[in-house]
Formats: sequence, C-alpha cells, structure tokens
Amino acid sequence: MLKITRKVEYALIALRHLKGKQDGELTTAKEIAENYAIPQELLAKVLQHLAREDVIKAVKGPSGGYMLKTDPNSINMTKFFEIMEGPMGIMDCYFDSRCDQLNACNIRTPINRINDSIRSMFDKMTLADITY
Amino acid sequence: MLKITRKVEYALIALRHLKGKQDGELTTAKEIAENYAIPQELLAKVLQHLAREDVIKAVKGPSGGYMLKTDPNSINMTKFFEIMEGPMGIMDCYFDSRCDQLNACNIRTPINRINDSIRSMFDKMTLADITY
DNA sequence: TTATACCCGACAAATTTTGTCGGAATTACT
DNA sequence: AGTAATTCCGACAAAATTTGTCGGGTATAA
Repeated sequence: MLKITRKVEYALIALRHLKGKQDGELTTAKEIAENYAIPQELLAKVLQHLAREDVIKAVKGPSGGYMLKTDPNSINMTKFFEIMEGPMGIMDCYFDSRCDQLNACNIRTPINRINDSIRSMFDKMTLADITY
Repeated sequence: MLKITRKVEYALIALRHLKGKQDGELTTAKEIAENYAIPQELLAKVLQHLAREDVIKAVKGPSGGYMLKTDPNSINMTKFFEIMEGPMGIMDCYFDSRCDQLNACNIRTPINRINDSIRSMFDKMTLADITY
C-alpha cells in the first residue's frame, strides 16, 4: 500500500540516468536495462510511454536512443505519477464517482482531505528534485 | 498506486462509525457490515485485528460487540497504516534492505526523501482527524 | 540490404488483494 | 444445561493488479 509501481521506479531510474548525460547525447534502452538489471522489454515500454508523453525524446535507428526532452523542473510529481499511472488518489472515489457505498460512506470528506494533502505535497516536488 | 487497501478503508469506516456511538455502547460487526455494504467476514477480520492491536475493545457473547479503546487522538496515521499493513514506504528498499540493484540504484536518496515527506505528513495526522 | 534501434499490442506469469469457509471459544439468556 | 449470538482464527479460493514476455512492426545509419 502507498507504494509506487515498478514502472514508476524504472522511469525514475531511467530519467535520473538520462539526466547525467551530456546535452544531446543519446542512451539506449539496453544500456539502461543492463546497468540497473531491469528487464529490457519492460523498461522499453516505460521509455516508449515517456516518449509518447514528451518527457523524453526518442531517436530511431542504429545509434538511436533516448534523451531528455522536457525540462524536469517543469514536471511536478503529481503530473508525473499521473502520466505513468493515471489519476492519483488513495481511494478510487476521489476520481471515479461510481461507488457501491451510495450515500452510506462516512469517510469521504476526510479521505479527500488526505488526498488533497498528498497531491499538494507532490505538486511542490518536481522531477528535477527527484532526479537530483 | 499510492492507494490504500480495502482493509484500511473498512477499518476507517468502522472506526468512524464507532466514534459516533455513546461511551461504552457496543456495536457488532454485522451492524457495521450491513450499514456500509461491506463483506461481513472481511470486516470481522479487520475488527479482530484492530482489537488485537488495542485500537478497539471486543466483548464476546450475545449482546457483545466492539467499542473504541484507545483515544483516536493518540494514534497518528503513520502508526495506524503500519498497524493495518506493516511497514510503510513507497518502495520496499525503505524498510527492506535486500535489493537486486546492489549499488547500482541511482534513486535511493530521492526516494527516501519522498518517504520521509509522506511519513512526516502522516505523523501529523491522527485517527481523530480522519474520523472527524 | 542489413543490423540496430525504437514501437506496440497481446499474452502469460507472478504477486497482491479481496473475499469465503469451517470450525472454535465465549457468554447472555432461558 | 442448552441454545443462540457473538468474537476469534487460520486456511483456502477468487479476483484484480502488477510484472514480465513475445512476436511482429517501423525507421534509419552504414
């Protein structure tokens, strides 16, 4: 509970790695996967996803690879988590209004307070903070 | 991701419910389960767990049931989450030192910063805050 | 043309969460 | 003493989610 998934973990590791490279230098998925003992196919999908979302830039072909695209300072962690995993909330009712409880639920208000606290905390953190 | 589990959800609902009762008044698992459409057996186990941890008090026999035991103001959310689900951390390496990454991991420091932020946030919230 | 990279969806395996079942112990009530 | 209502507990089953794999595609440098 309250755990990030491997996909997010792998994304952070990869971004941190890319950040250590020179401007314009490309890094392959393979290099990253081997460096951190991450299943290559899985990391590949994570990187593809980040590329689709314009967080990183992909270059195809031999001598291709990835590089940062968007400034990590401009992506806050709430946005990043939602890019990786969709809407963020400690309970689904925060973003999905269908709920069996109908009106019986007695904790919606406090749950929403927690959600807001978490989001506001992550709003203030950027990807740059996370990747040094 | 970053979601609380049903067990935690059910525990919060139950505690909130118990808090609405008079001092010394007992409430059965069945009553709560029916009131909020929660699987009775599952709620029962959650309540048993809370009882074992002295958060609530159990009284057996007919006309038995549960009531609050420890003052909700004295239990912070970090403690509560850990009572319900064990050590809290967005990645296992926060509390479990075994890790395939060996020394390759490049995000341990920032991950720990996030963890600390989350914990410190929950340290400041008590069960009473959550249950009104 | 070939080899190396990214791309993508569908599938499979593993893990975790969620829920169920059977039976035991305790106790109020008749 | 017997019965019914309650808590208690572990083991199991089902469902959902996460994690990982596979096969085939597209782009491009050499």
